[in-house]
Amino acid sequence: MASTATWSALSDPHRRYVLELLTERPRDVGELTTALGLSQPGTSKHLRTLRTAGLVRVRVVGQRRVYELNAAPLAELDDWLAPYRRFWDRRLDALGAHLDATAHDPDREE
Amino acid sequence: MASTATWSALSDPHRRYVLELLTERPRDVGELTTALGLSQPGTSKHLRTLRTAGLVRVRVVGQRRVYELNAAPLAELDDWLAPYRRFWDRRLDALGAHLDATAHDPDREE
DNA sequence: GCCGTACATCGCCAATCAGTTATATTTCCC
DNA sequence: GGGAAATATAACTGATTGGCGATGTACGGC
Repeated sequence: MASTATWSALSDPHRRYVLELLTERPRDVGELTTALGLSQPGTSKHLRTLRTAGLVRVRVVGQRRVYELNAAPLAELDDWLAPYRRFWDRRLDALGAHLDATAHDPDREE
Repeated sequence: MASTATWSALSDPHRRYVLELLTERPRDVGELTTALGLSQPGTSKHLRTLRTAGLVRVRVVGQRRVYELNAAPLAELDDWLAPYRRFWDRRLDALGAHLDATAHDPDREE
């Protein structure tokens, strides 16, 4: 479900940090640039990637561009995770079973 | 929470496909190679990446290596998503509110 | 109208990456 | 023990990526 654009956008720590910052409030490019500690063009490049992936939206306010979070693509990522959830649930189940059965199932190994 | 290794491992479609295949059952390298349509070394390289990220585990069975899913790192990714869930929940709320309020709140725009 | 500010885009470079073929290593089978 | 099968690693290559400084563009204030 989740597009490759979403995945590769999220593969970079700086871009994940931008999203994290945008959960608090929308911010303009200047703010994000100082927060990231990158050059302004570097920041703009990351923002372009995030924009293309649909993870952020821009509002033009005078000469500033205010970026805000658009979490919708993350919902697809959440969907993608669905088939895997049973595995860590099962792991918890297995742990419980293991604790119950330790004494009389000596062949079991982890 | 989720490490960069996890994110970058998942950024590749072939590797995500491997994980998908391993939800059904463990598979050896030969199976995965034909499924991916890559060369055997290419497949091995992806498997190495997944191994390093802790997303798969290997069992040595004779001359074959049977790979199985280890979903634990995906749980961290699930945790990472947590702070964002309220945004698409809120979006649903906003939609509901919009439907309720359409007639008497004409300034609203999406 | 002009200048400064805010941002995007461009052109460049070094590093990483995904793919390949060739080779080494281990195990199974005869 | 010798050969074939399964897999990993090595060495290479072209494409992509993340960073930068330089430049272009649009808006606000004077």
